[in-house]
Amino acid sequence: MKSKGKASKQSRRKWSHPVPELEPDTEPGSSEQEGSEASVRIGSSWRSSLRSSDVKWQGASGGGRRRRQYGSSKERSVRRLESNERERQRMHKLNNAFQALREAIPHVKTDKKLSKIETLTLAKNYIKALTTVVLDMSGSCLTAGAVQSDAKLLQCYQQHLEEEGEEDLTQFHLVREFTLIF
DNA sequence: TAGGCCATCTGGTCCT
DNA sequence: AGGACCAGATGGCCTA
Repeated sequence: MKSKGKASKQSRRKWSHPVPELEPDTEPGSSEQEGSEASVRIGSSWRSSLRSSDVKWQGASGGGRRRRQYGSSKERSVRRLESNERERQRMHKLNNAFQALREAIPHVKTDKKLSKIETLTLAKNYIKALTTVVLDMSGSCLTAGAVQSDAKLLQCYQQHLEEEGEEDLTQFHLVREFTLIF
């Protein structure tokens, strides 16, 4: 096992540390950065494309400081913490999905777990290989050169499995395909 | 030490 | 209106 695991994860910056400083002056168009509506500060970055129709702003009219309405400072802090928590949960779900994907795709087992980009790349190759296998096996019911819908493909694949009544053939082809691809 | 990978924060935008 | 989604920034950990 690699050491880059729980220990390091737990030592990461904890989200439970004090309520983040929500300095009003760091909001879009604030004085900290001379942000215009076309150049807006987000967190520590800048992003363009503000749609003024979607955002309620208050403050000086006709240019000057404008501030989004979020209620009191305490209310903003609570909202931010709630959003952070939701975002963490969302990312955790995403990571769980990545883990499930890692376990679903065959790859050379190593101590090092697949990175996200590796996982996606392997998954893409896996799908390609499976598609090839299905097309190979479906030769009897697919006309060569014809454009087949996914539904048709699946139907033929299922039909094939029912007729053959075995999965060993699939496994065999899979192994063969991956031997070729990787 | 540089670079890769990752978790988290953040605020704009989209969607219901 | 509020939650989900997205992407940039930041900083920590690990490896070569």
